[in-house]
Order: sequence, then structure tokens, then C-alpha cells
Amino acid sequence: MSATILIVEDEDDVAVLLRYNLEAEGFRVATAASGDEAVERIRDGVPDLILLDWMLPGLSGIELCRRWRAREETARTPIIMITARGEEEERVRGLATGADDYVVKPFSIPELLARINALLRRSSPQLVTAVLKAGDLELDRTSHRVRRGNREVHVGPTEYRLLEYLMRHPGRVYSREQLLDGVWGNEVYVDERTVDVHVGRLRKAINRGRDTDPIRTVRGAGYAFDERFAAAAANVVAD
Amino acid sequence: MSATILIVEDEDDVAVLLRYNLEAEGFRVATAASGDEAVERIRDGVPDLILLDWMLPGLSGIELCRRWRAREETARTPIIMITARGEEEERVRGLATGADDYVVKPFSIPELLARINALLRRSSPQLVTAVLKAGDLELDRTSHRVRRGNREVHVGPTEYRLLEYLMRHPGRVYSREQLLDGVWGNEVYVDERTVDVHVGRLRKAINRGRDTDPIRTVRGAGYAFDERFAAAAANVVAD
DNA sequence: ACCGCATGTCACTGAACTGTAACAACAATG
DNA sequence: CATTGTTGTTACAGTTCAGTGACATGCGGT
Repeated sequence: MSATILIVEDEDDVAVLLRYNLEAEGFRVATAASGDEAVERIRDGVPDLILLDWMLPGLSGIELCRRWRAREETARTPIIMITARGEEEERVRGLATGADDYVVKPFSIPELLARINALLRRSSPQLVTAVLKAGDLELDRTSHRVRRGNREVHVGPTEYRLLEYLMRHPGRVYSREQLLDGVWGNEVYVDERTVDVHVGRLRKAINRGRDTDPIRTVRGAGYAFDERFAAAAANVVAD
Repeated sequence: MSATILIVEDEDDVAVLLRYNLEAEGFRVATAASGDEAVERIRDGVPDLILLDWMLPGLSGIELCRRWRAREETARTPIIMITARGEEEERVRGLATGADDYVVKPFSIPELLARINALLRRSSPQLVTAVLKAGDLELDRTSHRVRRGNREVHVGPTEYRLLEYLMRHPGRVYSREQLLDGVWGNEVYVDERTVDVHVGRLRKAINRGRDTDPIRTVRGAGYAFDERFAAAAANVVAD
């Protein structure tokens, strides 16, 4: 059901960070610390997407990419290359060799996740839900629209990401810190109270004229998308 | 339903790149790395179009082209030759030998796709959707014309490709980066803000004297062709 | 060479968005 | 009920972002 991602990265720190974040997103993760190991992993099973560090000891990223593109089973597997800042020509060669996208180190996790999801949506639509639904609330990632009932509501970019993040795991409570990491990005330093303000803005936008609020405040802990919202709203509709 | 394209190309990089992009467009793809292999592939089945590298080991492109033109089944199959920069006489000879079009390496993918579609439209019209419609907006790929209502509007080449690209997937939001890749080509380095300017020009052209804008700006994300534009315009007409 | 068209970049403007602080409202505790 | 800590809300100032007109360049045709 969930997508498998292969991480090919020799720097342990980065690999661990990636694994952690991807698993938190619900992906299954395999890792390889070298080109040879990557080839072996692929033998075990073709992943749905590959994260490929361009600078590898031994078999280079380019070489790996070329090989995979040439083989029938992996020819259409999306590849995201990871390059260091400034390796401009590498990037060009990478895309020419068949990589589908790239991120530059140091990269932000939310951005990487967005790119991963975008590519998966293209290559394996069934693995990625393009539309998140809960009760009468709907978030369409393809068209970037949010609807409540049949009325479209406008939310700003940050509120959009926040809602998307919360809706991904209904019921799960996120601390303000987690939300800052997940929605704003790891390198951004923002006051925790700012989360409150954006939650407020999001609520105002999606609850305009309604009396049920899909966002639950957990005092002392953080916020969650109310997992009972879907059911409750369904009853209202049924009434 | 979809057209089959045979790629005859000995350089692996190029062949893979082509296969990938053509498959992404929905074409079925067969490849041959040499003239002899190409002859064999043709025996398996005549493709709807041939991409032919002019510089081949063994049987040359010219020779292949001549043979195919002489045979009944392949006489009318469109052939696009791929030549390296500077092979001026080759190009002339190619066209004389019966190639229908040519691209010069390195070529831009969008341009190649445009040429492929143009030729297919001529030879196998049933395989290619010629007219994209949405509401009172119409883009005719055969005549390269755009109409709004019953008035023809003039748009520049870039704006034309941009509109075509956006109309292909109504509702879908494309980042400026994606638009640069898809409309301008992967190897072109252009400022992202240039997209804004062209969107502006496109809007000016197609909205002249109207108040509905089919192009939606998604702040922080990119642009999309408004999927509800068709419906909205239909209502207006119905009123 | 000249002209017109298309293109990409820049600078400027207005609008949208963002983060912070201040204060009001609220819940929990004794 | 008073106190304290937490959350909701609003206003505001700073920042970012998209729209637009102007301009330089390049290209093809005459």
C-alpha cells in the first residue's frame, strides 16, 4: 500500500535523517551507502522512487542513473538526485542522464517531501492520494484547492501546508515544535506562538459560517486534525 | 490508441532521455541502437513515426531512410532526423532523401515534441487530439491558432506553447520551474520570473475585452489552467 | 542595413502574506 | 473566587510575491 523509497547516500547523518523523516511520512525505506550496495538493493526489489546522492564513492550517481534508465524494470522509476551547492553542471548532466528532479544540499525536508510526492503522483498515482478528504472538507493537492462542503475556501500558502500536514494523520497530535519542523522546515526559526496564529487563520478560513471545527486543540500538547470530524460531519449530512 | 515511435539512436544517453520523455507524453516507444536493429524492429511492426539519428555505426541514416521510403509500408511514415550541430550538408541531403523534419543536437524536448505532434497530425490525425477546448477558449494544434469565443487571438510562440501546456491538464498547478522545464526545455536557463511575464502576455492576449481569466495564479505555488473555467463559461453562454 | 516581432530581464508598484506583540478569553488549580 | 498558565484574536509593521511597463537584445525577413 505504501510506497518504497531507496536512499543511496554515503553520508550516514544524511541517510539517517532521511530515513527518519520518510518513515514518519509512512514510506517504506531502504538504504544503500554505496553504488554497489544500491545495485544489490535493486536486485531485492525495485523501489517506487530513488533518492540518489550524486557524489558517491565507487560507482558514481551518474553511472547508476544511466544503468537504471537503461534497464526495463527501472527505466520509469523516478530518481531524485541530491547535489551539493554549486555543482551546477552536475545538475545539468544529472537531468540529461535521466534524473527527474534534484534537491540541493542542505535541503528542507518539507520541500523534499513535496517533490517526492509530486513524482510519485505522476508515476504511481495509486500510491499517493492526491485528494485528502475528511467529512465535508477536501484538500486537492493537484489543483491546490481547499473546499468545505461545495464552497471553495481560500487559504494562504502556510495555512494550506498546515492543513495538509494535519490532515495527513487525522487524530495525531502535533506539538508546535513538530509543526514548525514539518510545515515551516527545519532551518527556520520562528516563535512557537506563530503556530497558534496560523491555526487561527486556518480555522477562520475553513469554518466560516459553520459550527463544527475540524481542528482540535490539545491543551499543553499542540493541535490535531479531529479524527472524529469525518464521522460527525457524515452524520450531519445524513440528517 | 497511442502512437508508436521508433527511436534509432546509438548513443545510450540520448536514447534513454528520448524514451523517457516520449513515454511521459503517452507514446509507445521502441528503440534500436543500430541500423540493422532498426530494420528488425520495423519487421516487428511499422511505427507511426521514426526518430532517426543520422550518424550511425553500420547502416547509415541516409541509407535507412532511402530504403524505408522505397518500401510501400513505410513510404509515408514520418521521419525526423537527428543531426549534430554543423552537419549542414547532411541536413540537406537528409531532407532530399525523404526525411520530413530534423532537429539539431542538442535539441530541446518541448521543441521535439512539437515537431513530432505536428507530423503525426499530418500523417495519422486520429492519433493526435488536434483541438483543445475549454469554455469559449479553443487551441487548434493543426493551424496553431487560438480562439476566444469566435474571435481569433494572436499569441506569440512561447505563449502558445505555454497555453497548450497548461490546457493539457486543466486544474493542475505547475510551478514556475516545471513550466520552464516543460515549455522552454530542460537545458535552457531562464529566470523564473520570466514565466510571469509570459503568463501576463498570454492573459492580455486571451482576455482582451473579457472579464473571466482562465489562468489561475496560485500564490507560492505557480499557475494552473482553471478547470472550472469551462463550466463557468458554459453557464454564461447559457444565460 | 533596416524593420518588426519575439524574447528575457529589470525596476517599480500594489497586494498578499507573515511573524510578533499585546491583550482578551479561557481552563485548571487550589 | 482568585490566580496562573495557556490559548484565541486582533492589529501592525516588515517582508515577500505577483503584475506590469519599459528596455535591450536577437532573429528573420525585406
